[in-house]
This record gives sequence, structure tokens and C-alpha cells, in this order.
Amino acid sequence: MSGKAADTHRGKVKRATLAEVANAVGLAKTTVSRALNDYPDISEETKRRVRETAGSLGYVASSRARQLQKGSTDAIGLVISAAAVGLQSAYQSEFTAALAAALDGHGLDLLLHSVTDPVSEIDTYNRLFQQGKVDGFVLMRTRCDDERIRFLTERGVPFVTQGRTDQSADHAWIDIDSQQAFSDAVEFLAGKGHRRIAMIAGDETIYSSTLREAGYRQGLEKAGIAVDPDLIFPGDFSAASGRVGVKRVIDSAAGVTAILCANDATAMGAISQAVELGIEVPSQLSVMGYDGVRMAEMFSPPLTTLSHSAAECGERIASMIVGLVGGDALTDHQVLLPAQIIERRSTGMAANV
Amino acid sequence: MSGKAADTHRGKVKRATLAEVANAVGLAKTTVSRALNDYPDISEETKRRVRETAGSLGYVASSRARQLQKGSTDAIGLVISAAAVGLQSAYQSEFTAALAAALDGHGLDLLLHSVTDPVSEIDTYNRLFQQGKVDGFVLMRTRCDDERIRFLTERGVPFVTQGRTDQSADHAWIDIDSQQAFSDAVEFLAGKGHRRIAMIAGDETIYSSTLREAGYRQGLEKAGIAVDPDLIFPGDFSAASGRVGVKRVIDSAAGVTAILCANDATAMGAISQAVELGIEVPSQLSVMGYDGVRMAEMFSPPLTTLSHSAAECGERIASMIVGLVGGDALTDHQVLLPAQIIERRSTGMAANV
DNA sequence: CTGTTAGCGCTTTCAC
DNA sequence: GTGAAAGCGCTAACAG
Repeated sequence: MSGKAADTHRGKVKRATLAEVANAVGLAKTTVSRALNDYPDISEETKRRVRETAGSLGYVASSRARQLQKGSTDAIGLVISAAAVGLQSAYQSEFTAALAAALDGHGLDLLLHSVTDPVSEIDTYNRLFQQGKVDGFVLMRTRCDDERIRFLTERGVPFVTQGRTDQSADHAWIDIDSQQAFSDAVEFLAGKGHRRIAMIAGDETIYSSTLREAGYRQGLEKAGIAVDPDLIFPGDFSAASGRVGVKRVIDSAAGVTAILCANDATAMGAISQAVELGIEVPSQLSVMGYDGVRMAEMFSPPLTTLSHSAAECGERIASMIVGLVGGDALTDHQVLLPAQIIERRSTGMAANV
Repeated sequence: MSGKAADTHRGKVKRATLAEVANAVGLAKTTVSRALNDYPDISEETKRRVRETAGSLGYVASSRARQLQKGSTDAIGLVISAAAVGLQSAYQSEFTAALAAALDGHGLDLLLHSVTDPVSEIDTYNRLFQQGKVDGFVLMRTRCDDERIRFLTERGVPFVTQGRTDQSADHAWIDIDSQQAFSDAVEFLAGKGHRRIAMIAGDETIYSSTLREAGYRQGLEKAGIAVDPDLIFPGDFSAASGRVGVKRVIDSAAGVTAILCANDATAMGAISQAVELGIEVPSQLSVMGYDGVRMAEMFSPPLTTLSHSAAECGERIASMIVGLVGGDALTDHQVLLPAQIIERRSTGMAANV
């Protein structure tokens, strides 16, 4: 605002433009553009010269302008809900980092958007896409009946979900075979002599929670143990719900020697509460988690868990979304990855009850 | 490529354009644009009509086009290095989420970029800005002598750091007064009768590590305890370094009854290792962390720590970067926030040695 | 109050 | 092999 100094004011940094480069080399903008983009109809010599002066001018093409012209954005949106505080679970944040890294490998950026009001969630997806800020989305924490999926599908917006839903048949997703994993976990526990195995479930609106519970039941059956509905306690993936869950187990379910938790955070909460109640883990109570977050290894006792790779998941999703945005035919667009039991010291042989 | 079907192919979603809206209302693009942006020189009646048809057409302005015209991006870049796996520490990810939420409140997006090769780090900052993808940056994990800061400062690129540096005088930053915090922590421990208090330090290339160590020394002095350099063990903010640290303490430093760790992850690692070595926390050894991550509360035993608010930090940084990008004068551009001791159960009275 | 004319910086036909 | 012209969708002068 202060007159003469206006064009020098802080924050306004001059970026070299195509026209300037063209001018400097003595060629037309068109030619420079094609040279820089390595078109075959430009002579090697010219390309060299152009690249050189472009470099010396510190020229970097404005992606805004390019995007406007080409119609694409080279950015993928990831919307997190502030309600689920932090970058949600440790796993979510490990995954997010992996996704960012993987997208980077494909030359895409990750636009991280936080939405505070759940009501405006859909609106956020809509705006981000309509505004042309992103070419597509990655969805985390998919819900059983996921409104976002319906919305995006209807509009033909490319997206990949991390986790299945009731509508899984129709969209691209990648997921961990949590049902199998939980079944394995129960068998593993049964193999250690546990007969009364409780489960602290995850947020029931999240589809994967239902799968984890189904796996738990399935494992019980395989192990020849009758499913006792009273041994399934509600939870919400938080450590706090693990604490509450343990108290309930103690209060209401006699003879439980092992607890399978919906995720690692819940398991850690459960252990910490158990210890406070004077229950020793694993000698009196085995506790097992799911996800294999890094912290699980450092917990005391180190957590037995079902591990899967956030990095692989991120990379696969990145490839998938790149394909979708590029309009590729959908092959391999539904991927199920296994989880592996990592035995550490929060589980042991069943105690004599 | 397949001819006639080309314009219908998946992924190409038609977005309404300004011209279309203008056409529909029977007004000029300009008028529509101004109506939508609530310019004073458009009649209320017209604005109403325009908004109505815009709404019914589902029109959302293309931010690409607007950005190209206005020159700004409404996005802030956050570059994380994949080397420090995951979204780095739990604190980093809590902060990132908070930052995204806060930026959202200002109508800004967060562009999360991951860089694998440390060598290309500066280049990434440069490209992101030159390409016009972001208006500015937020830097985490500031290093003592931070090349990124020199680079951005030289070019006049707006940025705010979370954490100070050797060059702090010259740039906008927000930081926790970790020196004071660590000093307080030592006094707190001394107040519980601890005389030989070890420290497991953080990554020494990170500026804040030096501050935390300085605070530790300062606290010792205040408590009238001589600083013993042999009681300071190296670390890197990881839980693993906490484990290693504890072993070294046991092996080489007799009489230590308390360990102050550079952050919560280190503290958790330390506790878990101590327990494995048969050392009881806190009866035989007190361990204290820093950051106050959510998991600290759920640890067993719950961790005594120095807590500070990621949310507040994120909000403040958001305001600061908004101001900087907007070209505001720099007032309050260097903010020091306090940390608070949260006493939980990983610390107790000094054991008799 | 509203419309006309430019132009942000780039990529693309289409000529030469 | 290279250049001229047009336009992506928007906003900012400047007229009327």
C-alpha cells in the first residue's frame, strides 16, 4: 500500500516465466515449452540451449497455469476429521506418512484437509474436487454404509478407500484381511490354552470393526470354543476404551484369561488399566492388539499384535489412485493384504483359573 | 484415445463454469463473478438471482483459475522427511492434525509432501514454491543450523518454524520453552529426593535438543546438584534410544534414581526396557518424558511428562503464516509457549540407593 | 449498476 | 524444426 515500494514488498517473490525464458533464448514460448517437455519435434541442440537458460534463470513451470490448461491437478485429497483427535490413531498417521511418500513417487501431492464439523464433511469433499484442488481422494476409516462413497461414486470422482464398506463391490479399495487376522489371533490364543477369550471391539460404525469381530467369532468356532456374546465388549479404537473394557471384563466376565483388542491403542489402554488393577500381563491376562504400530514394540510389556505394513498399503493405494485418475481400466482395484501375528510379551500361556 | 467415447470417459467430471452460470442468468461473466464475490457495486437483487442459479447449477469457482489470476495459492506446504519414519513422533502427528485444522479455519489447505532423499529436501521446498503450489511453509524439527531457513529467507519465501534455531532472530517461529520445562522437571525430581538424575537426550542436530539439555543443566544448578556429564546419554527421540539409554545408565552410572527423557517416546522406551531388566518404575527408577502425547496417559505406568498443546501451537502457527503470506507486518512473530508438568505414575520419591 | 476488454502462464492445434 | 494464435476459467481495469 505504501506506493513506490509496493512491487518489492515482502512475500512477493519473482518467479521466472516461460515468456522470459523464451525471450532470453531468443525463441518462441511455444518452442521453449515443447523443448522443456521433451517433445520429439525439437532439435536436441535447441533443447539443450533451452534447458540451460531455463536452468540459469531458475525457471520452474507454474503448475497453476499448467493445471488450468490441462485440467488436472496432480494432487490427491485426504480429509481427516478433527473429531477423531490427533492424526487419529498411530496407524492412521503412519499410513498417512507412507501415502504421502508414495504419492510423491508418482509426482503427486497430498492435500491434507481437516474437517471439524461432521455435517460439512461431504461438502468438503465436494468443494475440494469442484474447486479443482484435487484430482481424487483417498478415504480412511471407511464406515459400514459410507455416505462419502455414495457421493463420490455418483459424481464419478476418482477415489480409493483404505478399508472396505458395504458397497465394496463397486469401488476401488485396499484392505487388510482383518477377519482372517482376528481369526488367526483367536486360534493363536487358543493354542496357548486360552478358552475364555474376550474381545474389546472397535467403533461399530467403522466397517472394519465388524470384520474384526466376525474374525473373532470365526476363530472361536475353528478352535471349537462356543461364542459367548457377553465376552464381546464395545470400544472405539481408543486407549481409553481399552481401559474401560478391561474393567468391564473384570467386573462381569469371570474366567477370562485373554483379551483380543480391536487395535493396538485399545490393547495398550487395556494393559495399562489391568496393571493398575493389579493384574499381571501376561501371567494372569494375555492381551493382544492389531495394527502393529511402532509403539507396540516399545510398550511394556511389548505388545503381541497383528502387524501389517502401512508402507505397502500406502504404496498400493498411491498406484491405484494414479491409475484411476489417469482413467486406466480398473484391474487389481480391490486388494486384500494379510496381517501377521507378531508374538511379543503381552501374551502367554493361559493362567489356571 | 478411443475416439468418440473419449469425452465421456470416467474420471472426467464436468464442473460448471462461470460462463455457464452467466449464460443461465443472462448476465456477463464479470457481473456474475462480482455478484458471487459479494462486491458492493452489484444490486442485492442481482446477487440473489446469481447465487440462486449458481447454486442450482452446482457451480463452484475453480481455484486453479482464480489462483492463476490472483497469484496466490491458499495452500501451505509441510514437508516431512520419510527418513524419520511414520509421521515422525506422535507429537509431530498430533501437531500436523492440529495445523491442518487450524489452517482450514483460515481457508487454507495443507500440502503434505514427503521427501525420501535428504539431498533433495531443499529442492523440494524450492519446487513447491516456484511451481506456485504453496504460498509458504511450516517447518518442523528445526535444526541448529538449518539450511532450509537460510534458503527460504534468502528467497523471501514466507515461513514459520515450529521450534527455534541458531538463526531465530530473523524469522517467525513458535516454540515451547523447553529449556524452562526441563529445568522445572529437574527441580520437580529433585523435590522428590532424587540427586542423581540422568538425561537421555534428543537428536543433537535438532535445536530443541540443545535447549532441553541446557534446561536439564540449569535445573540441576538450581537444585544445587553438580552437573555430571557422564549422566547425559545420547538419544534421538526414538523409543529405541530410550531402551539403549537405560541399559547404559544401568551399566555405567551407579546410583541413578531418575531419568529425564528428551521426549515421551524415549521415556516409554526407557520404561519398557527398565521393566524388562527387572527394574521397577517408579519405585526403583523414576522416568519422565516431554511433550504430553496422548499415549503417555495410557502407558503403564502412566507417564509423568511435560505437556504442551499441539492444538494451540497449530493455531498460532496458522495465524502467523496467514499474516506472513498476507504481507502483514511482523508483530508477535516469535512466540514462546510454556509446558506444564503432568505428574502421573512413572515418577515417585527417590529410592534409597 | 452492468458489460467489454485484457491478461494471469501455460499448452496446444495448426501453419510455415 | 519452429512460430503464431487461441484458450483453459477466472478477476481486474475501465467504460458506459
